[in-house]
Amino acid sequence: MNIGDVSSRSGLPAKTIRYYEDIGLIRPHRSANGYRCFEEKDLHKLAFLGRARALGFTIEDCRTLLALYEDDSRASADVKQLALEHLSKIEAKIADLQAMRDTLRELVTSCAGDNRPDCPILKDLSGAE
Amino acid sequence: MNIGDVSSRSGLPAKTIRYYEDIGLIRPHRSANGYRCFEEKDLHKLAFLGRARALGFTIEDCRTLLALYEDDSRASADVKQLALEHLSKIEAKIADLQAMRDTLRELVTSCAGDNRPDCPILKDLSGAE
DNA sequence: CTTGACCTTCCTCTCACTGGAAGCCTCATA
DNA sequence: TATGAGGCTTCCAGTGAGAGGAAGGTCAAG
Repeated sequence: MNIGDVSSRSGLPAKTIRYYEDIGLIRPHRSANGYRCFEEKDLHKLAFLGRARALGFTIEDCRTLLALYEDDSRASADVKQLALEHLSKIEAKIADLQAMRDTLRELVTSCAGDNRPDCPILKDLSGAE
Repeated sequence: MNIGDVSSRSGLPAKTIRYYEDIGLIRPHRSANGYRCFEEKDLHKLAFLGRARALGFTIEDCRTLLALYEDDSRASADVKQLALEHLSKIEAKIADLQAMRDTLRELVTSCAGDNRPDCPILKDLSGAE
């Protein structure tokens, strides 16, 4: 398989696949003409990476997850711990964003949104009490 | 005021303040010795920027907000629109993160987290159906 | 005179790609 | 056989919003 094939089959852009090779996540062979030559195993890895990234795992997490995946003597506790840490980061981010959202909603609601210059949003940003 | 003073009074790191000057958000004067020399007005702007950034507005949004703030003939509708667009981006991000969180929670819950290698998290990432 | 706390500029690094340029390779068609 | 399109290669630069650090100037106190 050439890169275009794995790209469409994995859903990852070719650029991303080259990048993953660059940073050592995959190691496709090369054909005589210099083209990358992917096997099913590579495609499988790429799909794995795509799903892990879609769950928000960092590249370094993905590297660890792949290593665990390929280690038959892994302990599921290690995977779970990684996932739990990631989960708590996500939950923290959600909380941050929700706080922003709540403040913004209030501000937006209180702003008339007309032709006049008076604006509670700007007033709040400028430090009114 | 030197940069250390505005830094502690605005809560922004000196690095950030220099960066904001670099990209043209503020234009402090210079003393004879080459030090940046901030007035109350600059401090006010920095505090404004700090609050806008804390609400998640991008730097370019902040630039626009500052311009609106300083424009006495602004229409509050322009501010409101900017805030609404930002709000919907935040809401979209929250939704994305919540979807990740829900999936991760399920996976984490179903994983024994013991010494054995069997792991539903890896199984899911590897594309099991 | 020295010490330590500030301040300056400049350069590099982050993260996970994305875009683009310049140049091969391959295949189908005229 | 020439040509053109499309796919592949490498390499370089840019993204956002700063953070980290080196090398060196400045200032007040002891």
